[in-house]
Amino acid sequence: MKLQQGEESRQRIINAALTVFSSSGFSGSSTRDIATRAGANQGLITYHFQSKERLWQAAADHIFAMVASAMAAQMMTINDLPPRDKSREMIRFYVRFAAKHPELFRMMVDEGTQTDGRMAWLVRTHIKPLYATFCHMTADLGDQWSEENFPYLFYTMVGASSLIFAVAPECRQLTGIDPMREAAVAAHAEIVANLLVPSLSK
Amino acid sequence: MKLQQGEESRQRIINAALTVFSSSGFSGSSTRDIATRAGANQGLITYHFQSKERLWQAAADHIFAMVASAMAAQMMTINDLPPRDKSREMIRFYVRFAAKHPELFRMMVDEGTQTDGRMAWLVRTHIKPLYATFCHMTADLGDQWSEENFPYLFYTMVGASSLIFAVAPECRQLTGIDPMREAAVAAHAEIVANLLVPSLSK
DNA sequence: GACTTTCCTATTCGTTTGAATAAGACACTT
DNA sequence: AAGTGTCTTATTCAAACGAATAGGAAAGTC
Repeated sequence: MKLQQGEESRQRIINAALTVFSSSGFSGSSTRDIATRAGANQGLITYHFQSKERLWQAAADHIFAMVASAMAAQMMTINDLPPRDKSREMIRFYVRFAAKHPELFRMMVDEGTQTDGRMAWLVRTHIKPLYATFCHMTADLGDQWSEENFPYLFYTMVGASSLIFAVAPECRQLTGIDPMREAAVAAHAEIVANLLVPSLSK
Repeated sequence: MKLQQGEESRQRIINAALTVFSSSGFSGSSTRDIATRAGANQGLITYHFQSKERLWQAAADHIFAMVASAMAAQMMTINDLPPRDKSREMIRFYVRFAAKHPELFRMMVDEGTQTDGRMAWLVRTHIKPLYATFCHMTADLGDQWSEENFPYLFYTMVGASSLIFAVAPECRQLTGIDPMREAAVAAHAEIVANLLVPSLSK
């Protein structure tokens, strides 16, 4: 016996919402479109989520829960590497996650541009912990990785890692290569990791 | 005597459109809002630009014309530096431009996510020349700067340079620092330039 | 000073939007 | 099998949207 029969619909709607929100932004997305893609009626969104904004929050919760759990798992496996290798592995991991879930970056950019209720909620609830982990991971790396540079380094890493996947259609049209291919993801991860954490001290 | 009296209104509308489009995306922006901010009537947009899409194109033309002319001017002044210094200067320049005009990056991300008529137009008309210049500038740098890596390096540089300014409100809320301050812009430019073009060969 | 072109405003139309509502279908307990 | 709470659909509403329209004001021409 299934305890919650509506839970499956809820999940289908959240997944559809993540896709639509991340490719059209909050205002550009319609709840009708989301419902159609989820194979559901528009009224069902009101029933499960009350409002478009709450649905958006649920979608954000979903994607940030994925990144948090994936990061935690990854940190287990690289815990005893030397700091420099650990950071490099972590950057490779982040690039791969950005490739698999470009929605994360898209939602951050879409919301980060305005001082909005949604933006404040997103920072407070999800981005702040992520940033804290980043700062904790990259301490004591030498070079430019000093504490006062963390803000710049954080956005440098996120932007360098994610942009090519977030605008994958554009990249295909511009360069002819498909950044989502496994070989491309690996190449990008290698480049970003090497640039951000050089192998030898300068 | 002024030859075109409507030209001033046109410019005011384009500037307002750039602000609104880049902070709310295409779908999230309303022509009424743009008109109000430009101190104009909504019908005036139809008169000067026929449609919302044409207005968006005019706004894109405007910002990409600015980046093209600024880049051309910058290249004059650094033409006889050695390749490595030239590239580093060019990256510093790009970071400063991204800080002054975060609209550029926002429009690229907003459109690059879908295979859209606007995206194809943007790539064909504006991004392709920009990418060509980038490839031409960064040839023969050694290290990872090989031709097959250009696609990855391009998006790495653009993302690393621009994100912090594009999501400036979020950055303030997250880190407490204002990335638009001159000192912050300089710091970010330094970091990105050093990471992307290390001073010594490894 | 009448005429013409350019610029701008006011009003309107058909669509689409998020949300509320009421009623129906389903699963489950008793 | 009747009843109860959960889930889903169908319908409706006011608001906001892009765009078209018609008409008026201003500027330039003859």
